[in-house]
Amino acid sequence: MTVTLADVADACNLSASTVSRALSDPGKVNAATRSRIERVAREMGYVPNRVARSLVSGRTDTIGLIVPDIANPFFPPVIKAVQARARDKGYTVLLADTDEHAADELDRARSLGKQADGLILASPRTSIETLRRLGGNGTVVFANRDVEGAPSVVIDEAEGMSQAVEHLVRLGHRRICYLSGPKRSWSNKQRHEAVVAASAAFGAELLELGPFEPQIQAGMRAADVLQSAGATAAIAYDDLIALGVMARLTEQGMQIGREVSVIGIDDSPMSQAAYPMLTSIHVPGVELGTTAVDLLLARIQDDADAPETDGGAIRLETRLVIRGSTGLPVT
Amino acid sequence: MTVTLADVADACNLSASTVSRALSDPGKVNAATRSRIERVAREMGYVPNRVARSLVSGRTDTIGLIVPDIANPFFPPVIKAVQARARDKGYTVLLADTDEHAADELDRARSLGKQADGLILASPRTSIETLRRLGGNGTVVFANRDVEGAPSVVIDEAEGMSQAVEHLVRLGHRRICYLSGPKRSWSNKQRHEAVVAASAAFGAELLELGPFEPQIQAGMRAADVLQSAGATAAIAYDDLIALGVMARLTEQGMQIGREVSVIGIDDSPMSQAAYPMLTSIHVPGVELGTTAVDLLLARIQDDADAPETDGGAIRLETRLVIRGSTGLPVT
DNA sequence: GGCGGCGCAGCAAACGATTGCGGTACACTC
DNA sequence: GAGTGTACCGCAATCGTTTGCTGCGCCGCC
Repeated sequence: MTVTLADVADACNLSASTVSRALSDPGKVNAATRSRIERVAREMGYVPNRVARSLVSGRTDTIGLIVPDIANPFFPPVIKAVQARARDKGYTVLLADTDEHAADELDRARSLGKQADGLILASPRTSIETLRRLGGNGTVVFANRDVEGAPSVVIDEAEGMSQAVEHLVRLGHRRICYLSGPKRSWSNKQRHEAVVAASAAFGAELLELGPFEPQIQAGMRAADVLQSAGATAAIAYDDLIALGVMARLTEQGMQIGREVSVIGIDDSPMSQAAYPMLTSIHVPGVELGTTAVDLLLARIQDDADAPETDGGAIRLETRLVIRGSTGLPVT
Repeated sequence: MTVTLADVADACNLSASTVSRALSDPGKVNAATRSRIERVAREMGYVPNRVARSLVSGRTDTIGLIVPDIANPFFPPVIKAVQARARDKGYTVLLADTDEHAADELDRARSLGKQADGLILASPRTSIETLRRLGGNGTVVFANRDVEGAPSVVIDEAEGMSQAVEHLVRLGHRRICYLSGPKRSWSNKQRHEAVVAASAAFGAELLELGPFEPQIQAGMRAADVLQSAGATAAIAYDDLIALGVMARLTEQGMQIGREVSVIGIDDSPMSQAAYPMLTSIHVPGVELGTTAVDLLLARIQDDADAPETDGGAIRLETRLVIRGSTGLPVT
């Protein structure tokens, strides 16, 4: 039913080896016979069996991508970027979602790792030891998490956060509230440190609330807590929390961008879904994805042209995108 | 480096066949030797090579999923459901995103089709002929599109739409606007027909505007058009358009749920991101995903226990979820 | 005219598992 | 004690490609 290399070879009165070479390693074969082979192969509708090829080559031309939650709007752009880049390079991607369940990460990584040439772990929640163990196992790169010794690409929260705090302070806000994300989140740690530093730098008083899950519902609960804290501005761990806060406060009759200012992080497409539109710190998700793929592929094919990771993680810059959810404090 | 069946066999002084049988087909092998084999295999850290297994079995234990746009919040839950179900059944999923680019669908399908045991095409935009051709090719099921002769699971828009229109009419709306989706979208056709039928049934005047892309930005543009149409209520092709409409109208000082009512479709998580929260027609994305997987696997393993598709597509019901974006018309 | 070399193509051994077909040994029956 | 059955296990082929090595014919050069 399915036409194999041998079939083509028979049709050409040649051996399978020759056909194989003609198709994959031109130059090793007479130009005339090669073109004849190519024609016959096309006519017969021959398509190489990837599995058989993989068996001998040891490569599957597939990479695995593990994310904590596809439904979090930060990830889709990352995933799309990974896909696109991988595709460009002739790879397909195996996707796994751990549902924010840290314990599943190792498991997923193991099973995908056996089917793929390499793995990208995006925003892994697992402990550092586990991750390092994993890194030693196969070819793994980490996105949005700095794992020493392993290739990784991370977000540099400092600049964006600094801009955010400066923006608020300039507007006249003195008390700023940070609505923190999950405790186990490495990003949250980064963002927290960044906001602490920025607040100190710009002389703002910082309150911390949380932790909150990166979900709209959690943001709504955060709004209630925020109410009683007496801050005029809040920076949320991510857009989802920020959106939840906005929705809830608006419901209670507050004017976002006037009575209270809200800043999200991620600058996901959803930050434009609400009114006023959410001021948010832009996180380069697309670059995160493409860079991770490049890093991984360089590692896999490691033809010595591996991008400079030796010094540590690649850092991607963030910046503030100002929209309507921030404004002068009204008292 | 990597331990193979033969290695385990050597260590046990047995043949590879026996080890293979012991591991995959217990009962064909003496209980004592079997447990010995299992122990040794575990100690040696043997893990079967999936590629080799695939070569002989012809199966890859992988299914492909093709969606038009991961970033559309309707899809992540579908994808998650597909993943989860597939995983339960021992399959992993290969994901591809066509960026709403119909021409890429066939291409993606072809390439994934060769690597997977079967394919799920979600909301395909391609022409029916192309799809049918594809269906004949390998094992393919369609989600959210009825392709005659091919197994498919679709959304029955009628009930939800009927509830939506009835809801609006009961509130007192007489002129309803349908903000239509992309012309090539099969869903849009379904939704359009449903809203026409429902409007007729409940005696509402129907206006049609569009087409609009399923994106927030497009929704904002839709709002402008909507303004001049003089309708008090709008039903949008999907939540994204509805959210865009709400954001824009709110910006212009209109009170959503009072001066104008808006209904979305999909009931995506984002419908709760805005205030007021979006009244939306719930589309069972999760069921769509799981059902598609079940259908596909039944087809693949076709051990005669194929779920009833012979009669046509499996239909999933929709229903209205009332939130704050709809209310009594104020004039 | 013989020999080295080169350009092409074929042989056969992998890759790592699954599986039909036997084969052996042991127990059991008559 | 011979014949039959059964329970286990091994042999070897197979899946479709890739690839190192070999072989062959032809050309050119000395």
